Amino acid sequence: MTIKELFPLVLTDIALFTVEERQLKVLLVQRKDAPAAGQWALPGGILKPDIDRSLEDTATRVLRSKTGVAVPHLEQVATFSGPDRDPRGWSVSALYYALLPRDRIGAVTGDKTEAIAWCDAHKPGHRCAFDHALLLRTAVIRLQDKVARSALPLHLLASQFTLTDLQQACEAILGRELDKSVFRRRIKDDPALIPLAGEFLRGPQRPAQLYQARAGFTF
Amino acid sequence: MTIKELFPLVLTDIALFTVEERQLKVLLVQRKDAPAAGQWALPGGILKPDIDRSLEDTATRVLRSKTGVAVPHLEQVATFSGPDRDPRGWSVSALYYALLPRDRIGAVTGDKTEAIAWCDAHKPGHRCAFDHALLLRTAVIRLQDKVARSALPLHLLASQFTLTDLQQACEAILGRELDKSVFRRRIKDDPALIPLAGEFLRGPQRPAQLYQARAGFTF
DNA sequence: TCAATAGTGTCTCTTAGACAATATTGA
DNA sequence: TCAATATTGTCTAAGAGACACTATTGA
Repeated sequence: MTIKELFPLVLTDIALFTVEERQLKVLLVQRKDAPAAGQWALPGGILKPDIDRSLEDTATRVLRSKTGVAVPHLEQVATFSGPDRDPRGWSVSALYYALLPRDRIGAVTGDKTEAIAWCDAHKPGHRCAFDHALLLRTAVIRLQDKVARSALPLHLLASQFTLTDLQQACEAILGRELDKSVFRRRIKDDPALIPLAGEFLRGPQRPAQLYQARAGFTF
Repeated sequence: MTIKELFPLVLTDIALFTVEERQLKVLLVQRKDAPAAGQWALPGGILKPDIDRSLEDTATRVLRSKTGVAVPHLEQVATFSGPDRDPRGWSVSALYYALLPRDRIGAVTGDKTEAIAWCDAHKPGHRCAFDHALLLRTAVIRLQDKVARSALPLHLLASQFTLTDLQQACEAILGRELDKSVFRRRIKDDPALIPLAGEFLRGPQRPAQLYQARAGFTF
């Protein structure tokens, strides 16, 4: 038996989410190399046992090399496996999702060889290579589940934000509108929300209180 | 570099749960071979790409070989990884949990070379090898989470069961008592529960209606 | 002033929790 | 009859949803 038949390929793929224009976006990369060259896929890469201390390390490293950014939140979703999902052979792929603050979208550069695109996470315009459409759906559902359970996706927001920003992020994730009153009632005693005394977002309407996430907040 | 340094070990471990004496139990095996020979651990084994069509297949195969039984429910929990968690080297371990109906506990035999034991899942008496104590805690939490969200662990019960059986299974999983009235109110319209007309469990008290799980029920 | 958005209040309905009451068996 | 467990009912409190109302700015 060849090495290929004895050892599976061990990969990590990442669904990198952000919120822009009230939409949940996910980063897709256009693959430069085989397999699936030219096709769009979630950013991903092969585990390097000599470098990585865990699969999460792999995800962090891959994300840094493909996007140039570090993310404030990274979480395992599930692991996909099988002989046919990658043309190179039997593969195991640990899927993670990551949250990118909206004010760092501009820092995402790509690695200069692969094109990148922010797509609607609920309905990406591109056909995904491999089984990445399934991976993306799974990641979205996991994220939705967490937000539906009252977790606050503060990592998606800029360092200062209004409650309306937060509500719109939740709406973008869940794909439906939320009632303002109900939303505020639910979060009003959350210790992760620190109102910034005297800091307001001004505009042609009543000023909105600015908040920041409590230090050490974890999604 | 050697093959060991280039390719991680890819494993599957399984937390096999059942309910006995109102307690949630998990199956541990006493390892016969190195590494950790003589120590107790969750049943697990190495992915065989030439045989398995997925990591779930690996779990099914390992469970069959180590216990002799097939299970009605198997579900992925999370994947653990790192260079130090297994003395053989860099390893990736996909953790699954499985539910065994109480009336099939007797069918679990072990593979004649390794001792097996049903332990309290919340507080197993044995010290676990590798990082399996963490794996077990993670699996228990996942199972609790699902039951707390009103999923009914019917796969743990015999083919016919009373609502009290079901409640006790939930209590064993959650590790706390539930209010009978609240519990029944919550499940009373669940389409998975089929009352068996005229079938009752009799004893020195009012007979209890017997139920069975709807065909095609999934946990 | 008005448009626009921030922020609050109120009513109803559903559900969870605690606990009591009733029902039906074997011994 | 009694002990034991099954099954149902009742009261209360908390929370969700819908929607109306008030507040405060820039233009």
